[in-house]
Amino acid sequence: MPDKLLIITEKDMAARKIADILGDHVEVTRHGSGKQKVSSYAFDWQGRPTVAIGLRGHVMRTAFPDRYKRWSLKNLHEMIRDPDFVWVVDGGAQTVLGALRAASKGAQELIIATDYDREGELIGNEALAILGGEALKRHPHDDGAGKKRRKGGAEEPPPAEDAADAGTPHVRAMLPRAVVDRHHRVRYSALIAEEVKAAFAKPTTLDFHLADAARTRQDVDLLWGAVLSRFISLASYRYGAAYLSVGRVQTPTLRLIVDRERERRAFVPVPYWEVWADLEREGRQLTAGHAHGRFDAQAKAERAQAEADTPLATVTDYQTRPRSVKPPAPFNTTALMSAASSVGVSPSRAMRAAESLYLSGLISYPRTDNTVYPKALDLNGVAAGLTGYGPVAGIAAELAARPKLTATRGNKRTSDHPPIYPVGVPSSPLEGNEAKVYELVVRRFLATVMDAARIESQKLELSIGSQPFVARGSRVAEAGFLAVYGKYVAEREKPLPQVAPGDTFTVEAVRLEAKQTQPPGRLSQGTLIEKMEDMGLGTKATRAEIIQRLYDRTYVRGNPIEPTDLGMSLIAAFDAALDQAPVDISSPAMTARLEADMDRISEGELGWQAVLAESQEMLEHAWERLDGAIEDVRTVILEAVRRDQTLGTCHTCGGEIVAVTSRKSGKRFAACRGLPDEQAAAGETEAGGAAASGPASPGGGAAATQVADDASRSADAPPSGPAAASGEPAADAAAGAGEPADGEDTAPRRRGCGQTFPLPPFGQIAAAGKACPECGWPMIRIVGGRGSREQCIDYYGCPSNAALRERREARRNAAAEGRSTGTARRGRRRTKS
DNA sequence: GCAAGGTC
Repeated sequence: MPDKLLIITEKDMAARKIADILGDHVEVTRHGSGKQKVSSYAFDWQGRPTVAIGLRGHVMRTAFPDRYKRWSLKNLHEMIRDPDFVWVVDGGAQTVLGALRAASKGAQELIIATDYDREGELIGNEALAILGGEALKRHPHDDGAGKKRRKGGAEEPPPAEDAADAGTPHVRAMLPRAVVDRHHRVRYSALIAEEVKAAFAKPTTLDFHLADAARTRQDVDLLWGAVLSRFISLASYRYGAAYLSVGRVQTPTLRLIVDRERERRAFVPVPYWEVWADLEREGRQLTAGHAHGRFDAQAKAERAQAEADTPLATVTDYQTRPRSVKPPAPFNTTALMSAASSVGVSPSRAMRAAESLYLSGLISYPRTDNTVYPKALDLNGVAAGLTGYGPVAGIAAELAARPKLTATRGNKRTSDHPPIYPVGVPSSPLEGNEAKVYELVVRRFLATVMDAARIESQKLELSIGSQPFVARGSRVAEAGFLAVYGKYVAEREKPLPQVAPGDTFTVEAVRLEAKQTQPPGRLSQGTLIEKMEDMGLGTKATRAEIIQRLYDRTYVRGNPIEPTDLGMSLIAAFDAALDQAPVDISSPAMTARLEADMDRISEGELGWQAVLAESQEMLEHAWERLDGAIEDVRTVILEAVRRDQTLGTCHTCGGEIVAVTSRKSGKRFAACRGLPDEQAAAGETEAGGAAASGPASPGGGAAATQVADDASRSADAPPSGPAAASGEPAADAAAGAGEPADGEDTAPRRRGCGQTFPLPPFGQIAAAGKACPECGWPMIRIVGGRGSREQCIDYYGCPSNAALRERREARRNAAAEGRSTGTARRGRRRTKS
């Protein structure tokens, strides 16, 4: 019997493809059960029995010991100086490890075939540690299940994978030491036959320096993230789910949004004037602008207007200029997220939809940096496959029949995966975001193999009195790729009338428009994700999640993205405390510096210990400054939270109306919490000023802010209804749950007059900054993904909300009726996805 | 209840 060979990959798809490429007949075995199934692929390769199995990304992680489990300001310094990190098996990987143990049985040779990048090298190293029995199951300084036993009485059952030896600190070895030691490592840059065969023909060994670099990146990120997240949270009384987070990627990303907001606030508008002429010829309207463009003085514009005094405008020149618009480059992850954002699908939702389409076999792997199709990709074949997709069937057939298609190329060429393209056609219609993302991928692919569009730019010059005017237009001469992709690009056809010099238009009016320069716009999610890529913040697989995290923390809201006062204050706190500091985690330079250090570790120039030590030192300095300024940090953040929560003034008692989320039901309402002066009078303490977390993607549910408050204990609690507050005791709403750690400071508690209102269940709630013209109660702004709307806070009482109430009622009745016939369930699903 | 990185 020849030696059995085990091949480990980073994901199932890679194991499956390698088996297909190297083997003739592949036998699939399913391990585990339910949703967590893992497959292994058995085949013969060069006469040897071989099994390929995919992990699911990382299977080990960096862990703190239990003594740092409790959040406390008091042990942060110790955490920095002695993080006591240990590399342990990831508790979530039990199914994968069980499958690995089964698949590796009897193997005498091992090939690591994880992705060809830094994380892939680390994942390969994790596999070696586990197979060889070196991997720790838990931190050696922790006493295992001891704590659980004390608390609950019963010991936690050991993880299924290692039931046989729950007592030992290490995972039981799966392969003999010698097999692990003489492992091979193959590096393929694409999952295509020639690449894979070439890689397996000349294997090397794992690059442990590179794996060390990746592990150090994890350590540094966790250390900075944990210490600063805890510091900021504890300093501002944010306990439990209401914690505030800080990280090497998320905080500089927040800074991008905050910087833009600061520019907007600092912007000084400059007035200017424009002169426009409304013209008519043969029943067609045309608007032409003064050829001078913007006038910086009103008097000059008025003079131009006055001198445009003839009843007819005479055409003096008519020019056309051909222009070519090139089709777009193939989609990589960032470009797809950005395009999806412009059709109303947030990056994180687009990513989820793309993942699901990939798993259904409809699109290629969705996490890629590449914007150049590999040579081996059969473009005509992909087009031919799309003839089964109705909306583009005709064009796809026409393209597939062309001799040999060529595609556009983007400027990011990597070897990880091909750009994202369609690989299948849905058998039944897709819904929601999946439908949108699939259509986008299909149309984008077709666009990349189509011809450029030819646009005719038109310019019409006219004179009115002594004044020159200009009108511009455009006409699509040849649609090219716009035939399939036109709906996603700004290119609009607006042709001018066909005229010649000497022709005339009737002048209906010559208008003066006073305008002023506008501040730079807010960033859209699409623009932000592109900026992150340009700046090296995050990766293709994480950027969408990181943007979502900023919404979840209520640092930002809406799209275009608007920072909340909390988000502004967090950056302000770092600015104040870390001004001139050698390292600031809120700066994008942090990533560049870490990358440079990782390169030096992988080159063998620097040990990981030195990099971690230096990082600890920098963090210690940062923490000292922050800790020295803790009162200021607290004040800045708490004041910002108060501004974010405050919706207006209570009509009954003059106190502040604030947004509250019930901790028990998650429902939101507004409550009076009295005047700030009453803080001292109340004389009680509790954890306060916390914000709820939740899916805050625009368009989806966003969390209002949560406060500690007694207000809704009042009998005046609003009736419950579709949008009503729960009417539950406000004790539920006591922010942040949980006990403050170690008797540390807690925020003062306040009472109000008992007035409450229900709040809408979706969208972030902000003050509109004005009183309702009908009833005088504050107006609120509900910010969602498709913009914001304003309404009176008094949902049940104010006549201005009557129409809204009727619509809700009608919808609710329709839904109730539909439920009995079964039609509403489909409708609900659609709105949810 | 900490991050960011894999992947599902």
